[in-house]
Order: sequence, then C-alpha cells, then structure tokens
Amino acid sequence: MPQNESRLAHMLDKLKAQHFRITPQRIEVLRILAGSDGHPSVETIYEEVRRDFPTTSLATVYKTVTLLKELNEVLELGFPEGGNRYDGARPYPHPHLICTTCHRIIDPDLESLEGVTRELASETGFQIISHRLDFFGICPECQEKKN
Amino acid sequence: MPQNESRLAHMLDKLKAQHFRITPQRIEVLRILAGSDGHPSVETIYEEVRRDFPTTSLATVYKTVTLLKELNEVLELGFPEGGNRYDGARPYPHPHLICTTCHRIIDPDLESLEGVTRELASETGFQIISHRLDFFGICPECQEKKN
DNA sequence: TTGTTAAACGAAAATGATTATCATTTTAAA
DNA sequence: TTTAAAATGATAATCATTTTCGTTTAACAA
Ligand SMILES: [Zn+2]
Ligand SMILES: [Zn+2]
Ligand SMILES: [Zn+2]
Ligand SMILES: [Zn+2]
Repeated sequence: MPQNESRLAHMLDKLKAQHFRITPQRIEVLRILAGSDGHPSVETIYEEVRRDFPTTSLATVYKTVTLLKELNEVLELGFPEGGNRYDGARPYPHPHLICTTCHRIIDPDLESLEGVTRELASETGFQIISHRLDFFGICPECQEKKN
Repeated sequence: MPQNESRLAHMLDKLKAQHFRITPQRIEVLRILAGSDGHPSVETIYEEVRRDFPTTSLATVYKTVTLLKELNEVLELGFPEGGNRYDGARPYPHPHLICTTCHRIIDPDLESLEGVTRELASETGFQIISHRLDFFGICPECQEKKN
C-alpha cells in the first residue's frame, strides 16, 4: 500500500519539520491513522498500539491525535455522544456515510458540494471556512441481516 | 407570530395525545423552542425559563428537550465540544451555517441536497435515514468587526 | 371539590469521554 | 556522553449530560 506509506512519510516529515520528536508510540499512531480507511476511534487506535507497546497510555494517543489535528494531518469526526472517529488518509473536510447499525463510516464520492458552498457564500455573505456533512443510514450488509 | 403559536400548539397537542403532562415548566420550554430562530442552547433555555419560574431545575430542561427530541418535535444539533443547540421551529434535518466567531447559527436556503441524497443512495446501496450538514465560516458582521 | 396515583419536578450524585497535571523517562542535538 | 527540553504514563480534573430519588403536582374520577 504505497499510498499509506507516503501518507505516513508525509506525517513524519511534518513532525520533524516542526521539531516534534519521533517516538515509537507516535510512529505507531501515525501508521494506524495513515493506513486505515475505517475512521478508527481513539479506543481502537489505543488497543492496536498496545499490541506492540503494551505500556502506552490512552493519554498519549489523545495527545498524538490532537497534535495531528492541529497540524491538519488528521480529520476529526466529533460525535456528541462521544467516541470521535478519525480519518488520517483524507485529512480535509469530506462527506461521510455512517451506518447507524454497525457504525461503519464510509467515504462516498460526491462532487457537487463545492458548488453548493459557493452558492451559500454568495447568498449569505459568509466567508466559508469548512464544512461537515454526514449522511446516516443502513448499509447493504445490515439491511440484509434484518431479513 | 402566528407560525410560532401554531408550532407551540402542535407541540402541546402531541404531548397531550401521548398522555404526557402539561406542566408550567414544559410550556415555557416549548414556547422558547417554538418561538426562537436562534437555535438556543440548553443553558440559554434554562436562563429564560428561570425568569418566569426561578425554581426550575436544569435537569427539567434537559428532560423536556430530550422528550421533544424523541417525539421529533425538536432538532438537536450536537457538538462534541459540548453546548448542543436546538431548533424547535424546523425539527427536521436541514443545513446550518455557523459563525465560528460569534457562534450564531443560521438556516440558509439550500435546495440541492435531496438530489445529492438520492445519488448517494443509488451509488452505495445505503438506505439514507437522515443527514447533518454544517457549514462553518465567518458572518458578515464579524468580518466587519475584524477591520 | 377532593382524593388518588403515576408522572414530573428539583437537587444532587454519577457518568464518561476528553483534558490537565506532574513526576519520570526519553529524544535529539551538542 | 551529557544535557535540556519534550514526551510519556498514571492519575486527577473537567464539564455537559444523565441518573437517582425523595417530594410535588397534574390529571382524572368520585
Ligand atoms: Zn451496517
Ligand atoms: Zn473520511
Ligand atoms: Zn459572527
Ligand atoms: Zn435550523
């Protein structure tokens, strides 16, 4: 998976460029975020990191994720019910499709959003900085299981 | 404001129809939610209710808002940072425009979302139940103040 | 009107994800 | 290596929201 490796390399370069230290725990968190397309939670990342580094603290995972967020290297999908999810492969705003049954989160292809944003800006005078678009529904697999 | 009164009447009817009791505190919360277009927070509702009923508990406001949410009579805009906001005038999913400076929340007019939803469903096989669309930016007034 | 009863209220404790604290360990550069 | 600053790990603190539970009250019938 060359794309993941380049994402990982990019993240590492960014940390180095800003003189953040490269620690084993950080490398592991970066690797998971760069390599996963499933929008993992902090808890998921934590469990995976602890397979290789069993003494890792949950606080370290939080701190690393927060750092990457500030560096715009991970997209945080905050949910008020808790259990935020993270996208390290596409760290820019993009729509998500969330299965309310199995909680998987998918990146759908949707092009028409930029036009909507422009329309909105010209209509309201707002300077649009960012957006968040979530669709909630039931994925094909979960629809199948119901029958 | 006849539209607000009809919203209030509708909410009261729904509570009565399902044999929930009509209390002074509930009426007050309903009135605020039905009459406000500013997407108030629980704290805001609480302060306003306490003007007329100073002994009202914050828990009562939470319980009433939660009840209305379950009855689909209020739309909850949850934010992971806390301080959720509520729309009792339009209790169905609709896009929002949020000023990151003064935190005002506006309902913009946007029609093109239903088409996007249909496209998404046919592309992914998901059964789309709901959505959440927030745009973040700086409102004209806050842009002005910066200069 | 009054009495009855389950629902709602108010106050306070509990919850739970996230953040802050701080002593100890470790990275990175001289 | 030595050194200083940064990162880690364990734990406490935070804070919006939920739960608990004893008291009050709305709704309804007598
Ligand atoms: Zn599913
Ligand atoms: Zn994504
Ligand atoms: Zn503003
Ligand atoms: Zn709204």
